[in-house]
Amino acid sequence: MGRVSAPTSSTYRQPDRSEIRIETVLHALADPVRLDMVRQLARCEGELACGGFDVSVSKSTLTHHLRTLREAGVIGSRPMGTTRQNWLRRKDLDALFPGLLDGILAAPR
Amino acid sequence: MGRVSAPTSSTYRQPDRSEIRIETVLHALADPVRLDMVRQLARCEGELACGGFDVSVSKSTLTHHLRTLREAGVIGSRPMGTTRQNWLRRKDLDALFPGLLDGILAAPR
DNA sequence: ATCGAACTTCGATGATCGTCGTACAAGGAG
DNA sequence: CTCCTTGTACGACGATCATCGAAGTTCGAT
Repeated sequence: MGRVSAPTSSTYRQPDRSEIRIETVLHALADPVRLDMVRQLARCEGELACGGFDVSVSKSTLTHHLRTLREAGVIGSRPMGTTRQNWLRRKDLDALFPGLLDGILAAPR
Repeated sequence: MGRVSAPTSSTYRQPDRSEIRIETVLHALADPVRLDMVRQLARCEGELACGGFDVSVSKSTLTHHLRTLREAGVIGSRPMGTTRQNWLRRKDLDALFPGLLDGILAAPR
């Protein structure tokens, strides 16, 4: 039957640079779990699979946080086999809000 | 009865620099109304009375937003006669999270 | 074709949040 | 002292949020 199947396409929604809004980014970063995830992405300097994050929440909650970050434009992600790779959109964030990400990552603890 | 009446002292609670937490600051700045208020404070380069903000919410909501910003450590405030003066704690924020405030204020629109 | 691993989707739940109107307190002016 | 102005405290209400478990999907391997 006509299942064209863009594979769960709603999940892939990622804003392009011009659509990223500062309020949404700040809201995404204001959660302790998500901020920690962003720090882990910044530290690893590359991509991280969903299962590669060290967090203390359930898997479904992890998915929720990843979507929040992705839809805010903080991270990008692409499926890779049965896993999904995530990365920090540092270039876009630095271009839009120069200093913001570094300022946040420089925060004590 | 023993109403000592430190003048609504709970309202004056302001964290000192070492108590300011990045998650709280980000949460405070993530609201459109509050972010706009911070922009107004940054633009005026000085102090602003509560009534001096150009916002589209009721007075009690304004009070609520000012308290959120104050308790997060984003602004300081002191009573002055019947009014209350508010200012951006730029020095503290720049020291703790260098670049964050400028990055946010540089955000398009 | 079957299995397991890796994520996502779908309610549901309890907590926090933004908003308001009303009532109250404090200070200045008459 | 009596007003008027400025701002705060107190519920209350609807919306959003973080969290979870159970069920479903997708893909690679056997």
